[in-house]
Amino acid sequence: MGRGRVQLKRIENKINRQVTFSKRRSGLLKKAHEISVLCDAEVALIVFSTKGKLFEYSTDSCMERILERYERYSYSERQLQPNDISNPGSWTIEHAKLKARVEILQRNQSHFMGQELDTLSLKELQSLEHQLDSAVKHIRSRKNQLMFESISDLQKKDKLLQEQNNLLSKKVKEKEKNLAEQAQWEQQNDGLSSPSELLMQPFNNSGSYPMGGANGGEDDDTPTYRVNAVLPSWMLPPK
Amino acid sequence: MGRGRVQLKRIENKINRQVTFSKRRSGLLKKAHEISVLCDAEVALIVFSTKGKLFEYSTDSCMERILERYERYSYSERQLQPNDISNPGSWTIEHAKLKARVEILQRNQSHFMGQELDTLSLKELQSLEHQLDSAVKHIRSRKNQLMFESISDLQKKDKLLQEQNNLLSKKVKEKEKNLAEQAQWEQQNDGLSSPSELLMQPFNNSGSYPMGGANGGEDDDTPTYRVNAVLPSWMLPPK
DNA sequence: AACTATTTATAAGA
DNA sequence: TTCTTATAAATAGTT
Repeated sequence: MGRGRVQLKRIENKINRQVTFSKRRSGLLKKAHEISVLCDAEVALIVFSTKGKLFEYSTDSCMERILERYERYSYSERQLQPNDISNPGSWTIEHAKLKARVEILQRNQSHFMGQELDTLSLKELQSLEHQLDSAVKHIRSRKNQLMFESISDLQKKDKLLQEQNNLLSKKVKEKEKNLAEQAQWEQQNDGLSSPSELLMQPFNNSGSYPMGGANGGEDDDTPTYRVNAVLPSWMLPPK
Repeated sequence: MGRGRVQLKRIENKINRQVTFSKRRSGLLKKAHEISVLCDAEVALIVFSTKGKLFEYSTDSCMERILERYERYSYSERQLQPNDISNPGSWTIEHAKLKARVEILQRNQSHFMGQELDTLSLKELQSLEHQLDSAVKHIRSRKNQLMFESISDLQKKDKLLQEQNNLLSKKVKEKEKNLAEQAQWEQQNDGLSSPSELLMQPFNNSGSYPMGGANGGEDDDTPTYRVNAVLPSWMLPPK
């Protein structure tokens, strides 16, 4: 617009370029503002001149908020990236990225717990259902594995204890025999009977199964630890 | 520019606003590109529509680089200011916290997907299984709700179309009657039979259910409409 | 999505 | 820079 058509290429004349920049810059900012107001849109416009001077416009003057929204939006589009290797230059952007990620993860978590389903479509729900079904299968499989291991361990222990038991039993019988002899010996004086029958019971628990409290005394010692692995502290109701 | 001056205030008519947005958006992006090329400037433009859709332009398509440059620039400008309500020193701490949280959320997510179960105890697995079971229940319930709604909508539509159909059927019969009379009249001359039977079939499909194509001639004009009632547009395969 | 009457933006000149 | 002016572009309202 102006006297003569303009080619879309860098203006070589420095003065000219500077003037055009100044004019077009103000035009651009104006139009950015206009679309923002007229169409109720959120706009962020950043312009660096050749010499590195900054000009900016943002709806409601909150550039940071819009940039964060942008990061959130474009982040969710391009999945996770190796963000650690990138230059540590901008903390704010890194921060915004992390925040966006937390948000996404939290929403996912809600969905995995069957919450906030209102925004999901039929297809999304279907997919979620399948995912959870398959997860439950894995979990049950792992659970079974652990239980069998536990059972097997206990059976070994049981066997060991029984052997020990038998051994002790023998010893006891021996003692009893000795005592009997001694008693016979002493009967001549007093007439006391042997207490050996009481020692037979304590070790005799073969045949019973684990599940009731299979992993020893650990259960009562660390209850919170296990809960946190599934529900981290921030998910629990406030104290 | 255009027929009539425009006031700088939100366009209340929704359609109008949407159209204006579309036009001005392309204009804005074009101008952003032009100033970038003509004046050798670096431009980043982000626009969110009212409905939250993102449009963007950036010199050389490297938005992130420009945003980082912006952050660096504006950070150095406001160094003397209290950049947040909180002390500026705690940025790193905040960052670390966020990172930790992301890690936890990610682990949880893995667990919810039945992965990385090796570190979980029997009790944790049990709890996880219950949680997922209950989540699946919620999801199925919501899914059913959506499906029932969809079915109900379709049934209503079906009813409407059947009524329309009956009406058309009647009209056809009337026409047939007229033709029959005419034929009778003409039989005196020629002996031609009435072709009216051919008109009976097309509209006579009452009793069948919607899904198959019950809505008369509309089918060819708006086939996607019915599918969309069950599957929203974004669920359909890309065109 | 096209069309066109107008308004705007702006290139060139001062 | 700023103002002016001729002209190119953008676009509001309409079809």
